[in-house]
Amino acid sequence: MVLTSENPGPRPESRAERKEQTRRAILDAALRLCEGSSLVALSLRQVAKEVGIVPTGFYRHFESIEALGLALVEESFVSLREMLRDVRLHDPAYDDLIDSSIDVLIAHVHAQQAHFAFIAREREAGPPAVREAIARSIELFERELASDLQRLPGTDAWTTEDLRILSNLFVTALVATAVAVLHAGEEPEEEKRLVESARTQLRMVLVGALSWRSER
Amino acid sequence: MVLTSENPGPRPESRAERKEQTRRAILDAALRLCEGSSLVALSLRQVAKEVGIVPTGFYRHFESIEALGLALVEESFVSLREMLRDVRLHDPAYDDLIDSSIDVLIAHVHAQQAHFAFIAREREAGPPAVREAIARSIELFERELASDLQRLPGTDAWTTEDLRILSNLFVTALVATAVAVLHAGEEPEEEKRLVESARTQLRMVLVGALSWRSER
DNA sequence: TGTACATCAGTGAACGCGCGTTCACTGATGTAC
DNA sequence: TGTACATCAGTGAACGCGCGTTCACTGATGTAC
Repeated sequence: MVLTSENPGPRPESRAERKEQTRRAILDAALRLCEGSSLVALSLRQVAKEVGIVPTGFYRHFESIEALGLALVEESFVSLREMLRDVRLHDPAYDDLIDSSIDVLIAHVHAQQAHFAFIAREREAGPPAVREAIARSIELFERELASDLQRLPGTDAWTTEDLRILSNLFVTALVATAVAVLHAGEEPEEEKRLVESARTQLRMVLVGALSWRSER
Repeated sequence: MVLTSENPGPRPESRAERKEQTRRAILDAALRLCEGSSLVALSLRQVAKEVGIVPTGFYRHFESIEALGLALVEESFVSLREMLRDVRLHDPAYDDLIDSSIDVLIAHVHAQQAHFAFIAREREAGPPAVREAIARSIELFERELASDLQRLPGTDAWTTEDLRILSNLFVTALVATAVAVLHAGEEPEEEKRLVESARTQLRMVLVGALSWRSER
């Protein structure tokens, strides 16, 4: 964002647009820099240096690293909610509900690597306010999934609590898979193994949930 | 560990014993101080101050905070393996295998709060060497559980891979429960809800795994 | 048992460095007339 | 359209502070004789 006399550039954008670009650059730099450690170990000066502004320039955009973290939680869950919408759009035949859900998950993990890694890390290690924001958002996400599960054949008579319990298990298993895929990095055969494993696990859960519940 | 002329004390211990006490105090101080953030945000000086030694004294016991972290991983998994042994000792009738496993888990979570929280946090947010050590230990733990699962009636014909997949799902669900119990803190009715939820989830999984596998 | 020497857990001064935050500033962009 | 003024993203110096690490040290404990 720095423009010197040697680099005047055309700069057709408005002041507001350029401010937004810097803000975006700060968010991206923070995501990049705290991979491999955590937000709690990230300094304002590191971020400013990465973006190419002077440390005090940071304050024009965020009050603190923690506030920046809350913004990252916000946008991470926007992208997760888009994922849930994509799953619904597929509206698959009952049989390949699981397959298509996992496909959507994997595609999103690849497209939003940094966001997934950020949430997985900071939900346990982030500053308190960030942890709380993530906990709230995950709970919301589980509730949303629970109401989707209600539309499955066989769950009609379930209590809200049972739907929440099943939804929680799905989310737990899918988050674990997403994290494992992230760690697998550029190893396609390892990723294939993980996807196959997730498929098996979700089938076990679904079969078990439907038959176990109907026995009661 | 500091003894001044005002506090000479009896000190019947040997030099080696007192060194071990200081080492223990450093490990405990580190566990305490990095709750609420992470090892990557913990400084050697904070630890030394908490223990009551001068910063340079730290080096008599550990080469770095990372080395301290590896020692904490080590002892955390010793206590986890004890937990697995306790589950086996119960050697319960098939019916309450799940109940007794969850009871043992909850008891261990309460007894080893700091260790559980440490592992949950640092597996994603710790220094690279610490993350790798945790990943290896969890894999080992899953393998151990898989070989226990093999003794269940109904899993005789399973492949090693299927046992690993089931074991992985159990561990994932149990870790999630342990973390949730930690976050519940001193709210007994919330904890009860979590335990009930874990019970339901494990039953779903077990029922599903057995019937799903037999269909193939 | 007594003495002389070795070991080593913990000390304390010192270093250069990156940190968050303050403050007064600059100069391009935006706006009112 | 041109001018005078307001806004505000980014600057740069300065501050006191906690950081990891070095080094030479102290003095109680341990050991060899």
